[in-house]
Amino acid sequence: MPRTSLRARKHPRQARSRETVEALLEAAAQVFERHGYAAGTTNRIAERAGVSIGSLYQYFPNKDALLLAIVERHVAEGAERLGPLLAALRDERPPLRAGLERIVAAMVALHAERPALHRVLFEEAPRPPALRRRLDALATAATAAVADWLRAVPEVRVADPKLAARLVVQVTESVTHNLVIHADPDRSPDRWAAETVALLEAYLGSAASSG
Amino acid sequence: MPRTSLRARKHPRQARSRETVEALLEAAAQVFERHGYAAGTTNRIAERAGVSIGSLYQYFPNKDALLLAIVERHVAEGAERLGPLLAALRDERPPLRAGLERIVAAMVALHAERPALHRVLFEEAPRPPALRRRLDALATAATAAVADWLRAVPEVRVADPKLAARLVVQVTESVTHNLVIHADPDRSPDRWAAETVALLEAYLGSAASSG
DNA sequence: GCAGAACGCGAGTGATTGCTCACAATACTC
DNA sequence: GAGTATTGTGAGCAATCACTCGCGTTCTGC
Repeated sequence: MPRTSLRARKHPRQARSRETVEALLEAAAQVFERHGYAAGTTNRIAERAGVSIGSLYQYFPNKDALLLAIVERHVAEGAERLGPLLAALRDERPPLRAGLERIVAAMVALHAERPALHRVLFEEAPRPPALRRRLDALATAATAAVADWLRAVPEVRVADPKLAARLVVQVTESVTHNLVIHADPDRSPDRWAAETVALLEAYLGSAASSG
Repeated sequence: MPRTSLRARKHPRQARSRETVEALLEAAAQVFERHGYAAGTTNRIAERAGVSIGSLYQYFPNKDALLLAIVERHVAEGAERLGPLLAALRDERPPLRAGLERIVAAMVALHAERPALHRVLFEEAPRPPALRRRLDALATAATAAVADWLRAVPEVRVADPKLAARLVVQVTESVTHNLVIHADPDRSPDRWAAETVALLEAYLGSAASSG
């Protein structure tokens, strides 16, 4: 651990350096994707970006900063993708099955983007507290939106919408996560998605929830 | 990556060396638990075990072998714990809710054992192919047992018991995993377990499964 | 066209890591 | 208690990694 903290080092002003930073971010994503976090060395990243190692350290104070930048971008993209869905749940109040289908589809799309990178980012790499807060906020927002929607849909009969919403988010997240990362050779992703919708629909439509 | 492969180096014959190996395994578990895989250095492990670094390398050819030994032991313990459950499902054919409660309880117990170690082993550390096969075999056995049970329980009305079994295993696994590792401050583990049972019960008891 | 800022370079540094090896201590065999 | 196999030791090696620094190149404003 040669360095303790710090966020950004130098701000790219010219177009040239903005391209360098861009190349570094993409290279870092690719290298982490291919080699994992620990084996994704800064020298390798610089090399892959076609940039000197010195230039890397002009814009990122250390390896973790590079990781953080990638995750932040990844999460921002996720939030951007999820935004319309959450808005639709709030404004359109779609019926149960239709809403679930959209949630699951959005989650699958989210995970299918760059599965290997996603795995490294969310399973293997260290997560600084700042990042943790960022992710928690996103998850909380999603859960709240789903809970509101559940409360407004008449078919839903669970006793505790907030808990149910957490379960919905959690289950879709982990099922699609595993679906994408350890693909099932026997059954198509669509089949899995459909069954997940069926599972959630059965649960939410039942009154079995222990109060 | 200073070494390529190899499994075991020397077999402990005297009681003395068996104790050394034991100490090394426990020390490795503790160190990986506390520092993660990458920062869990072999020197630190040897030190914690109260053993020279040379002795470590007499019984384990490299760092990964040490990891593998730990995981294998962890998985074996898991299989041992899961065995009675699977046998009970096969022989007693408990009714839906009772069976689900036992499955979820077993899974929670399995994860609660050493959560930090579990996380490092299953999320962070590299997984050699041999290990992957071992885990797949365990999951397959569990899924098959659950599927057989589902077929025999009259309340279950899903169209595809094997797919349903996979979902059951998958959902209980991931929910309990997250439950133990990222604990929910608002709700008790029991509450989560109960709700998971409710979710699975609603799903399995419904005919909503898309054929 | 020039001064200064921004940018880019990459050999090199210090620290750390996985791991070896020459040797010493202990346990069994007779 | 001699002889041998087993076990234990730890200084140190070779490799690697994150990161620095001195210097050359390109851009911008005037």
